[in-house]
Amino acid sequence: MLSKKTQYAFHALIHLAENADKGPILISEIAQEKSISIKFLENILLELKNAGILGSKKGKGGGYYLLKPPKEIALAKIIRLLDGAIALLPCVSLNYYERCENCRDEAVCGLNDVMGKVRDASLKILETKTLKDILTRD
Amino acid sequence: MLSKKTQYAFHALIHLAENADKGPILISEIAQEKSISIKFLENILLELKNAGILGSKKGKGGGYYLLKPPKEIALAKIIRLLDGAIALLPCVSLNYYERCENCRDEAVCGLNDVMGKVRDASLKILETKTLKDILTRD
DNA sequence: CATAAAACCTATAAAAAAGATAGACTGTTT
DNA sequence: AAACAGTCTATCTTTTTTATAGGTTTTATG
Repeated sequence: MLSKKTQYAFHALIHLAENADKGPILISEIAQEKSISIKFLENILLELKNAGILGSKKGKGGGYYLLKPPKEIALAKIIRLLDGAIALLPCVSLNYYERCENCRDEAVCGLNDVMGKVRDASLKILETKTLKDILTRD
Repeated sequence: MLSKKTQYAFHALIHLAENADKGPILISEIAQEKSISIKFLENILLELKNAGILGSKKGKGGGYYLLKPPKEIALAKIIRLLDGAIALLPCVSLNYYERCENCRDEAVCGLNDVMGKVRDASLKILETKTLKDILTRD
């Protein structure tokens, strides 16, 4: 299950994408629109900014905005940034790999094999689907 | 990411399947073999028993054993039992559905749509692959 | 230039979940 | 009767998640 943090990030990004024509958007506007605690959202947007996904402007008329078109922002990137690994086991994670503690030999562990397939199936979607694909359908 | 509980359960089930010919297996044997805290493992095996996956026998010569052949125990069942939802969002979970708090209308939410596809892709594997498929490869 | 607006930053707190342990109880075998 | 091994319930510790607080910096504008 994705954390609230990641879920909020998606909703915030959706709002930013759908209002990209209006210039920088206030944190407070997003918070209200999506029912998210404003202070919590602040941290999330900051992380997205530090990761190069969002830009911001301070002072009056300021706010946050997307640095790239929605179709260039893969969902996997957001999940990894805020939640970490997408794989179900550390020993099959591409980006957050950790050795398995409970099996003697990964090369021969059947769990490793199946969970790798699950990871691939999920990534096939999460790395090709982008912010553009999760915008509100008409 | 799967919890330790679920990971331990898989390793315990693997051990039980691979030693099914030896009659009931002691908790302590599994714990030692797989480097799992014995008391923690105790709780896990009990849950598996209460779910009808394992049988047990008390007293001397007792222990745990599989109630069904490994190929009839789907991985999804174990995950759901110990970890809950397999889906990435509550609003696309088949077994643990909860309404989405942050979107106005699920029918129109694009996130819902994509995460449903991820769920389907994962389930396609996790509901067809069984304990038999994760046994140690030769 | 003063003021207000709005993001930035760091720290902390509260709540929930995960992971682990303790000890007495029940049923079985010999 | 004694030893064995699972059963049950409760609690505890640690970690992670979620959320809040409050001061700092930057920018626009009158």
